[in-house]
Amino acid sequence: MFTHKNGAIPLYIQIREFLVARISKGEWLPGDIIPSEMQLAQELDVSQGTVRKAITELVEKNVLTRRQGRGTFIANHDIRRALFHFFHISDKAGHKVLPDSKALYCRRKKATQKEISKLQLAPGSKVIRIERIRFLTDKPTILETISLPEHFFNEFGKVNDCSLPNMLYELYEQQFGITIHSANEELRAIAASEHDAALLNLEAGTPLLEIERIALTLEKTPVELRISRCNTKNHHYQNTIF
Amino acid sequence: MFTHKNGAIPLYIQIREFLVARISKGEWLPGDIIPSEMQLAQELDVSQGTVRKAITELVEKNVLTRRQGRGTFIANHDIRRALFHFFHISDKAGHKVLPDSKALYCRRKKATQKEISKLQLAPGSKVIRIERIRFLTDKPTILETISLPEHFFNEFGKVNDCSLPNMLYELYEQQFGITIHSANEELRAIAASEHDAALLNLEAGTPLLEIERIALTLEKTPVELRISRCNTKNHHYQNTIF
DNA sequence: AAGTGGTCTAGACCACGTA
DNA sequence: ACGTGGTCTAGACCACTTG
Repeated sequence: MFTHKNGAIPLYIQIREFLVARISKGEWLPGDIIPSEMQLAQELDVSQGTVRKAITELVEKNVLTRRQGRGTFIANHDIRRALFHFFHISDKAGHKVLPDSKALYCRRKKATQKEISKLQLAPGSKVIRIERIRFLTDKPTILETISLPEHFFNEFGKVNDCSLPNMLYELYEQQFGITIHSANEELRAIAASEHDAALLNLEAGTPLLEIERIALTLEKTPVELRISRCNTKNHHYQNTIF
Repeated sequence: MFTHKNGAIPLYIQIREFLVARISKGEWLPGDIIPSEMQLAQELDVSQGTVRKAITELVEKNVLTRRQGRGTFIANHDIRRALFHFFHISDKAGHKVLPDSKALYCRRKKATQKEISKLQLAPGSKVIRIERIRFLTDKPTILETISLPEHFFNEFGKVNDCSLPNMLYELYEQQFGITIHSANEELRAIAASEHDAALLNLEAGTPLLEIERIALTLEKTPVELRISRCNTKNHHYQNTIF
């Protein structure tokens, strides 16, 4: 099945990409178990150690999860992962608190220039646009504008249905088969608009932390644009550099 | 030398920590070559594969660097690493530009409460406090206040010597034997003070991005507190989530 | 040519979870 | 008891760098 010719791509990378392809294709869904290392080794006619190295890299990228004695599984977006990897707002003690959310708006709209460029859409495409407010310890702290390409999220947002779950990435995964694997964020300081100020209970012009996130699938396809404006009086964005 | 008893700490972790201890002790300096995998395996009476696994983890943590055909080296803070790992400001095109720096102030001072707590100092300790302004494409964009514990940086800042290099982490490494391996950052939006505004050529009250960084050694000892205030009109803080 | 890291194999034993 | 992942070994060959 696979061979390692001199100077060619290493076997374990070929196998890693083979597994990625099968995952992307949807052959296994989040939470599913994949064949054991021995089974894969026999199937692909390589040694168990080589399969192991391929899997190790996917575990490090949070694509797979190993459980000793049980097997290897497709990673899924549980609350822990969402909070640890994709939510960076902490309180003054450095603790992350799960926010409450209230959706204000959820409609299909024609994509703006910015949405088209950031989400790599065709001109004239539509997006599902959501606006919501997030509460930290019951205080309105974050305002989010979320844009989703229509063609990835069919049957969603056709009516102004504001009954959205708190953790959207779980919804994307379970309802639409879209798993967010990575994201690029750009942070800036901006002044609160009248609209922002009213919703966050502030004076217009107050400095807010703006986070512009583009969320990507395993294949690096952009599937969500999320712009968050945060009141950082009692909270901050936490980042660790290794 | 090392053994792997049932249920005990894995050999490769013992070896990894053994190497970390030798590095922390200063036995090898940044840029130095360490013994080959075979030599270490013989010295420690384990197989080469086990040494390899220990080294691999330190390479992933940017403690060591492997060069095929040459050997394994203690990582050092070249410009590339400083820019890729420890400098997160990009321009609108997403490119990182090396900033120019001009120091305004460099003195020994009694540590403030904040410095004492963030740098884990004894009450009454002194710090070397540096203020500098950084230019991106010749425009004043970032204001930095840097605090260094006196006892780690002897013979530094006794006079108001503002002739500092642009990349401070290289200086810490080469002059004081201190290597920064990781950092924690907290980001907030603040309003520019009169002082900030004058230096950055802005109106007072303009929103600025404040980055409060605590830089740590390999042993996680805090050795630098750096507060940066950035004008994010033409730049942003870039973060990638995996 | 000799030595280094990089890949790959085959096989051993252990720890863990399930049946 | 069995299968899974986790650790460890011993040895092979390759690619790259240096003398």
